[in-house]
Amino acid sequence: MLKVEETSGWAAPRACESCRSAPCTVYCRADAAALCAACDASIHSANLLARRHHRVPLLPDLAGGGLVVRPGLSAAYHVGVPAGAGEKDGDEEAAAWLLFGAVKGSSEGAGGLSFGEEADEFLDLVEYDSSENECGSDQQQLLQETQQFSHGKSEERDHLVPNEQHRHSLQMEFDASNGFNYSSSLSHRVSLSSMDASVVPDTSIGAPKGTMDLFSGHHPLQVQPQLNLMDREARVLRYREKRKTRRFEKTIRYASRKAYAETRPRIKGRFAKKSDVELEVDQMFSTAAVLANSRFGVVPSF
DNA sequence: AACTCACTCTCAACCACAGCTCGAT
DNA sequence: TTATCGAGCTGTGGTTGAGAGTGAG
Repeated sequence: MLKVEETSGWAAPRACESCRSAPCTVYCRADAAALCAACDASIHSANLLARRHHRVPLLPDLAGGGLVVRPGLSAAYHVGVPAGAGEKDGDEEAAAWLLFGAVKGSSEGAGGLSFGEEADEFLDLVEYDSSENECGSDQQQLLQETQQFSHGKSEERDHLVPNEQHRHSLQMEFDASNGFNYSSSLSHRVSLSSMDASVVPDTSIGAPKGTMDLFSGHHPLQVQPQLNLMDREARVLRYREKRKTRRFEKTIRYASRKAYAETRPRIKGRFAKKSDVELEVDQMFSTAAVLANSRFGVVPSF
């Protein structure tokens, strides 16, 4: 099994350095502060620059009893990291997904989460949120946030970006496996979905992609562990392959057309007929001539 | 709180034409 | 069956304007 977590020497404070109450879950290098999830979302959603802050997920230090930075994940966790910035990140991200299943399986004796194609699509499209999921793979953090929800602090989540509902969907399943009832989880999901400016009915109908499996009536624990693990590995491999070939820049299929377009005459950005360009040039020269003539007078020509 | 105004930002549309595709002959 | 022709379609980039978003008054 892949080993993705190592402890580092730096130890973060246990309480959020902003609100001083909630347990911190991330460390922001730009702010040089350890923050809880709510403060992280609140502070770093303030503006574009804040959104770019480099944040590193914090893990519980089992040896020291505090929190430690999870090394190697900072780049993947960084908001706005360019696509393909490093394969290492993708490997760790994918490994975290695998680990998530393993953790889940080890704790429950089952195959873990039942993510389907929707999750794969989600992974491919939303890089930051996949990193969030990576962060959410930490069981301790799930417990922490589960405790927050159980204490009625869900309104603090209003600062979160909409796609975080995927992350909380994981937590909801985790809640369910720990004996929490579904009704409370459902109500929480509704409040999160409302951030998409649309109210989701209080049923499984209309659940967003990535959360569908949780409410489709098939309990995830019913899936065979071995099959689920292999399926997950296959999906992660497929995801990594797609990530390698993913291209965000514009692809030029015909270089000759590009070269011709670049040399083609334009009028206000639009392609122009050569005759039009000649006409335009003639008008420019004639206008200039008129101006010159008006300034210096008309010299009769014989 | 609701509204207006000014300003900034984002993105689709526009244009001509070489080259490609495909059906007709 | 193969070759040729022509109509129609595709793709290319810089600029612009419409619309959305935001903050101040």
